[in-house]
Amino acid sequence: MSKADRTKSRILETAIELFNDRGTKAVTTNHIAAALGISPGNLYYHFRNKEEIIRAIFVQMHEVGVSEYREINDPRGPGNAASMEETFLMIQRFNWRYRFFKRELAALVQSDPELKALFVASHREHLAMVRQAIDASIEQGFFREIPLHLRELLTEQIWLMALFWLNYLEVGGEEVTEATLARGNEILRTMMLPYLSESALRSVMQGSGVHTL
Amino acid sequence: MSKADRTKSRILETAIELFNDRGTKAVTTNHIAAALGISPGNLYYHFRNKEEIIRAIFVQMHEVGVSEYREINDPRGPGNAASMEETFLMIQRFNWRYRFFKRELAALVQSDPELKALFVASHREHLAMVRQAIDASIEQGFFREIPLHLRELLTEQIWLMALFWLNYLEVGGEEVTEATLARGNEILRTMMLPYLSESALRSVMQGSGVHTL
DNA sequence: ACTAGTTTAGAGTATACGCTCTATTTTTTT
DNA sequence: AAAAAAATAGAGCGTATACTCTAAACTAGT
Repeated sequence: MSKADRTKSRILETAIELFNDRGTKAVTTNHIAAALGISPGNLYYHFRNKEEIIRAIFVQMHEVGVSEYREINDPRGPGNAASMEETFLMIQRFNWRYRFFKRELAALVQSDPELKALFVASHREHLAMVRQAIDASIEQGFFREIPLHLRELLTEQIWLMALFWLNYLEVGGEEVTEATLARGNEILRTMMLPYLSESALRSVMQGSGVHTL
Repeated sequence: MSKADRTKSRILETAIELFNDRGTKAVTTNHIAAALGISPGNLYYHFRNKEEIIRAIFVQMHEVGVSEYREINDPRGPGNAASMEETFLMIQRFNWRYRFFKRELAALVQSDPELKALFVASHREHLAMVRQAIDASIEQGFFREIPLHLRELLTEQIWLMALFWLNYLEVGGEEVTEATLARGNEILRTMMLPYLSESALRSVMQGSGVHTL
């Protein structure tokens, strides 16, 4: 790792913290430089402007996210309750670490077309992952058979939930804690419950506190 | 309506348009004044700053929203599929008219505690409305009996969906059209489907293109 | 050790932002 | 019609912002 790379990642790290605390609007490049103890000139040597920093943070988030997803779902493969919930919690961890990003998501992609393109691509990938997880679940007899159209709706339902749960908590005046994250997980289970197969229903029942219909 | 009130509402109207187009960050009080053809001094005579304008817009949105909700649900009462979907569409209309607000929601409430208090109160009211609609649906035999805890989860599931659907479309690179709004509606139906009573299932089946489980 | 390339410092600049202040016009009250 | 109050104009000001530029320091290859 070269010196430049080290400085670059220190800038990103500091920027993430400041953005999370105060929002991208309130944080200027000069603030980031000052918080890091480097000069504005130095910062501008590495990043042409604030937008570029934000884009770099997004790319980082996406890359790490995809690789963590693979780690969780590769060994056992997707398509069981455990890996789905683990994935959901992983996403929430990301949403927390990069919370400024989801918080300002719509505004950010509006004002930066380049970022928008990046995000839309990632968004589609995520949808594909959910879709794949559902299909695998059906194949493994964890879910029942579901008509294609309904499967599509379920995919979006689940992804929207994963994408905005933290946001929902924040704007509703709730803190992000173990408990509130668990509630999100519960809602996710509730969404999937109607689609569980007979056998899955039986095995899930005796485990966690899922409520029956 | 006094002259001041007229000017005030013209300011709000112009602000909404500009905010929707360019985002609150890019729009300054001077821009609003210029777009309206009044002086900055005049604008500041009516509103102390941009935050106050945003708060006023929110209050307007909330008040009109509540009264429209009453109009839809008062005559027949909540608790049937038609009024629920009509309410959902109404909310989406609001989300569109004030789209800058939902777009920047989390960031706005973060940087303005006063606005946050207003929003949280409204948020709770909305949740209560959904809760009430569900209870009424059960009472009228449209929904089956549902345990309290599950009812709570369903409430949040529905409200989160209504709150963020437009946002979801926007960040996903989809335009807001009749078709995409209808898709949101479909997802809403999918969420409620598992909870319909036998009789409701029968009557719903033959109507719209709802997919059976 | 020399040198070319890379990285950093920090002063500096043009611009725009949010906002104020006073003077003037318009409206309302008596 | 005169006086008081409300509404508006517009110049202007302090500050912060995003960003640049040059010179200095450091690093790496030979």
